[in-house]
Amino acid sequence: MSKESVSIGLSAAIVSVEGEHPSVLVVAHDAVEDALPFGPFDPAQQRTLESGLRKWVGEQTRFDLGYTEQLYTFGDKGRHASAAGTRVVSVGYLALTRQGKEAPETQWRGWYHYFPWEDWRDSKPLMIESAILPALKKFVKDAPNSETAEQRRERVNVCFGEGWDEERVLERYELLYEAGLVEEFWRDSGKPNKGGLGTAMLYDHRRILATAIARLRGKLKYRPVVFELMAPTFTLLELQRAVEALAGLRLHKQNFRRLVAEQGLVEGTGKFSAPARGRPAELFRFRREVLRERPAPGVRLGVRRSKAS
Amino acid sequence: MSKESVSIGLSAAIVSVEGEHPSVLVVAHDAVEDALPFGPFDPAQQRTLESGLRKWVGEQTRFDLGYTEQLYTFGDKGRHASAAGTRVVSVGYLALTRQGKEAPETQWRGWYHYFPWEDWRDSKPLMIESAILPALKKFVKDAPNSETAEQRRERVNVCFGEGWDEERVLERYELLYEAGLVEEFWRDSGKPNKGGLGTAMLYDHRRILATAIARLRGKLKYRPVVFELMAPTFTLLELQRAVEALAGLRLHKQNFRRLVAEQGLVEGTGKFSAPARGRPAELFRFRREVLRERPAPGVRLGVRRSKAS
DNA sequence: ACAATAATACTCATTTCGAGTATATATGTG
DNA sequence: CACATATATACTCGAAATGAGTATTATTGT
Repeated sequence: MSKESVSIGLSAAIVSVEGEHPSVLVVAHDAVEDALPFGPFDPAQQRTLESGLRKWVGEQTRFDLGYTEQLYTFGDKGRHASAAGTRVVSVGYLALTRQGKEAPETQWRGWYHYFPWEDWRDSKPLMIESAILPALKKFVKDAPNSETAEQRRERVNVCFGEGWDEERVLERYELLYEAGLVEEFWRDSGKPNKGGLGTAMLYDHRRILATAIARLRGKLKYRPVVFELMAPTFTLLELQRAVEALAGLRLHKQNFRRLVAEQGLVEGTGKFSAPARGRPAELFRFRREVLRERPAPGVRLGVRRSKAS
Repeated sequence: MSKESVSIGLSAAIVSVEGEHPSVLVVAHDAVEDALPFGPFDPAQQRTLESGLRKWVGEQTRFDLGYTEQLYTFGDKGRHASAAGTRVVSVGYLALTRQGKEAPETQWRGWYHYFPWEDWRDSKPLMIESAILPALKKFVKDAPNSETAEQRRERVNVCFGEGWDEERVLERYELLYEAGLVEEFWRDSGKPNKGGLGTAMLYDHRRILATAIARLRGKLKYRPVVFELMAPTFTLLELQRAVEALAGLRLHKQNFRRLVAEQGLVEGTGKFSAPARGRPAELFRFRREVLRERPAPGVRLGVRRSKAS
């Protein structure tokens, strides 16, 4: 049928949180750009895609992946390898772990290096008003016709306008890409140009990472995934800081505890932390049982629980 | 590296709702089993996976896909083709449309043919108590050791126990598969055996459909996707019936309207339906604008909206 | 003793949700 | 035409969830 052949690339966004810093594991495949651990899928050796991923993520990073989740399969021409001949379709994964025991050629890097506009914990990032919005305004203005201009205006508004939706990480990255505000855009179109927003990554790895962050921010709200990133015991503030780090938002302390407590997500250990200052906080542990308990967390569609209508 | 080569298969679960019946478009690739429209990805011709899908779903079914969404990429050995030589990795898509203009070799079939245990609109399907649970009890009992028995017990409980979570469609199908209660399991293991639960499909197509239903049922709750399936104007009851058909649950009528109205999802047209009996209902249309308005629908994590903590 | 800091408890108004009742507008029947 | 039946739509009400605080308690450092 075609001369071009396909190969499948597996990439993993391996995420951890240390204190207030969400990080992703990057490897030095290439001296120039940061890369996610990745490699080809070998159908002869591997029964499933995930086992393929685990196997050589293990080799490359010495990591034993715990929680993993498939994110998305990207196959756009020109956004992966510029290597001629075979087309790479890349399947991205999200993995959650705790730090420790990684290989020497790997490195944890804060994910907001790649997405500085996504961290709203202290305040709305200044670059949005100073750099992003003016450039996007230009992008709208440069539209070839008024219809695309209108579409662009809408996208800009959804992504960076009133009402920050912390989950739209991928949408925002894609908009910045198309508007030529990230380095990858210029690299992919063959006109390298340093100095886009945030730190660039190899191939489409920043896109995969954006997908990972978006998915994780969404999932946080309805599945107890944060605990994969926590130590066996932790204080409620540590838990809150981890969630805040991931969501890129500040939470209301008292209400956060209420929520966590009411949902039965944690149980006290009776032990206490020894903080530098202030009252010691109780150490909690995750109640693994909840995974079996709560059926549907938020149903939001007026479901009826009785008989007649 | 390996002798086996990979090819990428694209499959689409094309969904529509007619009245109270959610359906999926099946084609007669094979006289024996129902199949989703599918075919190989041609990297030489196609720039993106989705354009590949659109192109020849168009050829095969004469359909112009509207809303589409990538679901998942399956690569398990033995669950796609038994054809030797090349390994097929299949990328599944969900597409939403309205009926009309499909090709002659295709057919709309109610999706509950494939998943009869998923329709709880009238009552809890009897087969759960009469057939599924007894068989799963046996599956638990037949576990090789007490640890897997415990894991199986938990899975059975999450999938079919107290508290029906209508989104766990895939989890339930996979459990039934592993327990040998669906025909595909026996076919894939080389011991064909008619008479599993529900209607079987070609390859892993029932798994893809399960993923599609699960995704759609989830998305329903936080994105206005139902409207892709509705006529340009509709009554609120028609809308409710469509949602119920997809979710496999009954909703509370008055609260459903309140929700829809409050969220500004629809606007009245001033026209009215002419029903056989009863008071005529106003015809509504979807307010496309909401796509740009509401930022994050359900945040559920105690987000702070003021200044200090 | 007391300032500073953090943990934890408790309050309160508002909104959302589930479940109903009440009323309005059709049709068909005697 | 009165009225049974069917549906649409409006409104009520209590319970729970949510957002935003204030109050109190337990520490350390001075």
